[in-house]
Amino acid sequence: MTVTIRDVARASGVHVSTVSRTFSAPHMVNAATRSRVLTVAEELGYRPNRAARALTTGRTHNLGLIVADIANPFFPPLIKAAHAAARQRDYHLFVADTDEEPAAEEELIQAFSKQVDGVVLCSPRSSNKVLERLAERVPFVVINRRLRGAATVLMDVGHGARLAVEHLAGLGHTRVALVSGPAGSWTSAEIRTAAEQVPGVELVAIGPNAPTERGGFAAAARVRDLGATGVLAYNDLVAIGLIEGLGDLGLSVPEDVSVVGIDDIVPGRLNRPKLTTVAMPTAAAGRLAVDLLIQEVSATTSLETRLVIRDSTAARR
Amino acid sequence: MTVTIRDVARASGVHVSTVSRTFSAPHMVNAATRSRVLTVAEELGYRPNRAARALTTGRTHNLGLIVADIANPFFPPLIKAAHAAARQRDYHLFVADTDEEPAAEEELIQAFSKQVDGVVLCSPRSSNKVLERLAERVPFVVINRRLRGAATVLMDVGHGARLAVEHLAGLGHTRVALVSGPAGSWTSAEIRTAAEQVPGVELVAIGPNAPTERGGFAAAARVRDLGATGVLAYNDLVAIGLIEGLGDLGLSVPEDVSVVGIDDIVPGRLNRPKLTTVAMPTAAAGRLAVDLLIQEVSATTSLETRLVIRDSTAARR
DNA sequence: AGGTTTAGTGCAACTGTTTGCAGTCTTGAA
DNA sequence: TTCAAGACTGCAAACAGTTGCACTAAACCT
Repeated sequence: MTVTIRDVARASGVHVSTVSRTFSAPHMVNAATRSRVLTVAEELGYRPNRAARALTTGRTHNLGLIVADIANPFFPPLIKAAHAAARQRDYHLFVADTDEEPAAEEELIQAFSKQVDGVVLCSPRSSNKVLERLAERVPFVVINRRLRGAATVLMDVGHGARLAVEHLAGLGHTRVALVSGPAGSWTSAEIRTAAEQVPGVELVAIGPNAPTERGGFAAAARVRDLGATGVLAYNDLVAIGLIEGLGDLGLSVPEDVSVVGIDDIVPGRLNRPKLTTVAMPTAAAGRLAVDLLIQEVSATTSLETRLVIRDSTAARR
Repeated sequence: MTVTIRDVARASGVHVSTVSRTFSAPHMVNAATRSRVLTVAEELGYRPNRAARALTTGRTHNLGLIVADIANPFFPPLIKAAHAAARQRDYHLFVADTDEEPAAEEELIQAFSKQVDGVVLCSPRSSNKVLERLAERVPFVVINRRLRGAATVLMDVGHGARLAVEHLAGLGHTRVALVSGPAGSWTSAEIRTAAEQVPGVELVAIGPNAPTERGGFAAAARVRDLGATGVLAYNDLVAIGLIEGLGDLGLSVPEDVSVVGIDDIVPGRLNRPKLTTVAMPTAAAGRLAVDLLIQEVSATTSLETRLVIRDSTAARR
């Protein structure tokens, strides 16, 4: 049925170990034999069985990637980049979705453990304790969370938030609202402390809010009541919802109020007005995470963010 | 290091085969032994090694999913649903991205072949010949393409297109433009033939166009020149681009022209105006595809589409 | 010429699990 | 009491590769 290393060995008159070596350690076999084996293998349509190989070597050449929600526009670019990086080094990528449930993380990592050489975890919700225990079973790298002992890649939201507020200040907005995210969010705190450091603007925080379009929509009234002319939103979805909410209240963006989002997801680029936003280097993060994993380096990296100025911000009238 | 079936056997005083059976054929082992083995396994943190299991059984409990572009908003909901369906039956999912290159499809399927029990292929671009050859190596199911011999799940775009044009007709639009997709696209042809069957509307096709926002943007001038007051776009991205293009020409949607998209991607739901569109059952397709794969049934299914009426269509003035 | 290195290959054990076959021990029936 | 039938369990051979070790032959030194 399926053609194995033994078939190739028989057909090319050498021992299986030689065939094995022509694939996994070509320099150890004579050039002539090697090419003979190779052509025979080609003819027979032989491909080494990775599972069998994994059994002896202990390396599967597979990686796992766990995110909270595949369908959240924030993740696909990250997944895509991770996949590309993996492919480039001949790794395959399992992708899994926790559906925002912390328990699923543990379950998935456990399930992956024997089947992958490592897993990249995006913004995990599990406790440090759980994660540290899990780290003993599988190597992993975490994205967007500080975790002692594990390789980490962070995106410097703080810096981006600062740039955003400075941008608003530069446009003459002295009273800016911070439409923050869910209570206890690490990112939300990060944004706030950075934003507060910009001189010359009076920052008022609104929240906690759901990190969704609805959350932003609901915050519109408060923004108006506060009389803010500039807004930094927790993320692009919130910003989009907010813009809609403001519209319903008769305020238009950017004429009456300037709003900047965070993330730079596709819908923000397509929306009208096109969203000014802090671009998160999601692709770079995905790529880097798998590179770290494959090379087994345990570093903690902080990726730069940048401000993308589009149509949702303008000078104060 | 890693705890194997032998460790569990030793620790619970039975032979490995008994341990094996308590996991893969529990009814064959005495209840008392079973529970003893189970608790020992639990204590030791044993999890069966799937790769090793695959070696003897020939079933990996892994599935592959190949799409053209993970970051295209059309796919994530499909991937998410496929993943959920797979998890539910204790399968893991490899996700791969061809980056729109047909050659990558073949390469990926080959690479997957020994490692999965089947693969689901979304709108493959490879030739029938290639696909038929590949089908001998791995079972697969195709989404959005007719392929003799392979299990297939289709989404009935034709019906959706028809509903869309009828909707426009009902709003009084008698001259509707069809902003079509790339040359040779199966979907594009499908849409056209269905749309043409609606009585009472004069249909003019514009195209071929790139299936992107830019493609739609570029088509705006022709739509205006043709004097169409209703438009059916190849997909939501095209629709969004078109709306923007029309705006630049001084035409607003839906006041001056009504436009309906196809797909129902997230950005369309968030955009202003919110897009009226033909919803493609991508989640259902993903779920169904993996179910078919796991149950090894070779059927061809056609999923219903429906029209979602939002704010980008209105009665003709 | 004799000894030593080196390149290339074969041998066989090993990876962790499944499974057909055979053996043991009960249990129930005749 | 004897036998057959079950119910469990053990044995050992797969599955498809990898790899340390041993071996042969040729090439290199002195």
